[in-house]
Amino acid sequence: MARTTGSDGGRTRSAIDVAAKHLIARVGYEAMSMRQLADEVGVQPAAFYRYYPNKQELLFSVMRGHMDRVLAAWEAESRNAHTALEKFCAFIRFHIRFHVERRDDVHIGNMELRSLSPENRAIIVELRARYENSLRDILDDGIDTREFAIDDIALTTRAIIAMITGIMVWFRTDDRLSVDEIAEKYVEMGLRLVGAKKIATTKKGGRDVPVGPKIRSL
Amino acid sequence: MARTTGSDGGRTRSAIDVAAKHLIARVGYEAMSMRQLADEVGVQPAAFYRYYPNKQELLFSVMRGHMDRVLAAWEAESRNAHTALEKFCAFIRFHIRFHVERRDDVHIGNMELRSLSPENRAIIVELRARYENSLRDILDDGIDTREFAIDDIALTTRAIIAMITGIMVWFRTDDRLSVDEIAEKYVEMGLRLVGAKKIATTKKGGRDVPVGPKIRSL
DNA sequence: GAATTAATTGAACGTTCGTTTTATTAATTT
DNA sequence: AAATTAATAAAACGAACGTTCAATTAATTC
Repeated sequence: MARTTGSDGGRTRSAIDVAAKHLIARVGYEAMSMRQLADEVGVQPAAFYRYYPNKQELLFSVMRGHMDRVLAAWEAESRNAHTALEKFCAFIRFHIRFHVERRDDVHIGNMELRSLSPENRAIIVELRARYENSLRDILDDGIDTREFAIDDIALTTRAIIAMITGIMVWFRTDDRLSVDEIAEKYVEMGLRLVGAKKIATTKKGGRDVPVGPKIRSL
Repeated sequence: MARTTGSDGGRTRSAIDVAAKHLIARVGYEAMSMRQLADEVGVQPAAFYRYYPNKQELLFSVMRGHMDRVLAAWEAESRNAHTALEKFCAFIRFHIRFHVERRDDVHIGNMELRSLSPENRAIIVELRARYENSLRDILDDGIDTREFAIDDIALTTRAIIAMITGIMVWFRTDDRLSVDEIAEKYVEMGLRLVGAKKIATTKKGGRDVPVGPKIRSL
């Protein structure tokens, strides 16, 4: 046998991507064999190598693609929010909704960092830091405007990221709560963590400016 | 060659356990080969099978041992705390201190659940649930005594577990903060999440009893 | 319709995997 | 000191691994 009737490079490539995500998320990158992957796609193992030079590049492509999509989606979403408080709530809602719909990507992103080559790992780690820093920037901003009262910005950022990412470990679509309900409850918990409250402002030069000293601890 | 001078089953077994923890934590269970492990121990691959029937039982033994130690240590530690507030703070401090000193165990516990056989996985999942439920019980208790004001107990429990376990991802012993300092900051954040505050009590039948209705949301 | 390019198969490569078997020697018991 | 048990080495097992190569056929271009 050789080329099959109806074969199409584009379709095969995306079939590989889809199957790879399922397989890597389920059994792990190391445990997934190329023969397993080929079976899932319905093709011989050798066919894979027309689309990727090797197994490692497949993993990197999956993880890189996910991070690119996360960053682009948040970039777009964040434009609708203006105050730090609004941005903070928007971030939590975005993070939860976006990731709940991409469980495989999230799982791979959390579990397979160590399976990347050092060079590839550095790239993913950098992209992830960029995303997490966008939350940190919101906290910084909210402290300046007196919207938030936070003791340690770095730790609070990490705590919130861990808290909202941990959802993916237990969430099932048949949960007692919908994704939106869960998101709202986590927004509430997030607000507690950043000490958010409505604050007094005063007009100064035509703009609302917060009253009182910056609060760094509650 | 055969039995080596000075060879001792007890020492070899613990050398295997130590080396296995390092290796599995670093490269992952699937990626660790028995030859790698044997090299680390300074022995031939076949020697391993005197101590474990196979690779899977080694992984299970490592994970089971860790969970047993966690549960026993918290059991002992929790006896020093009495009110829900005290127990809550004690839990967070215990969790952070205990796990920071056992990074390899924590990493293995988080990453290698899927490498366990279904039967073994069920056992570990059950032990983990038992541990996490001890936090949930504290939150339940604190709501009854009006020490805490929590909207959703199950979600708050998960949020706190995720928050304090996430520390192991980034913590390094040369961090700007010591473990104890980090623990105190996370206690503060935990208290925000459970809405803890000093509450009014009234004497009733010789005991302090909280005043006012149970608060289920802030 | 001939030439070229795209997509795939089938077979094989050398390597490594977890594990078993057998032999051998050290330590312990009798 | 003989017999027994404990602890290992050395070699090999078949199976599976990621990957390469040559052959073959479908689709496209000229």
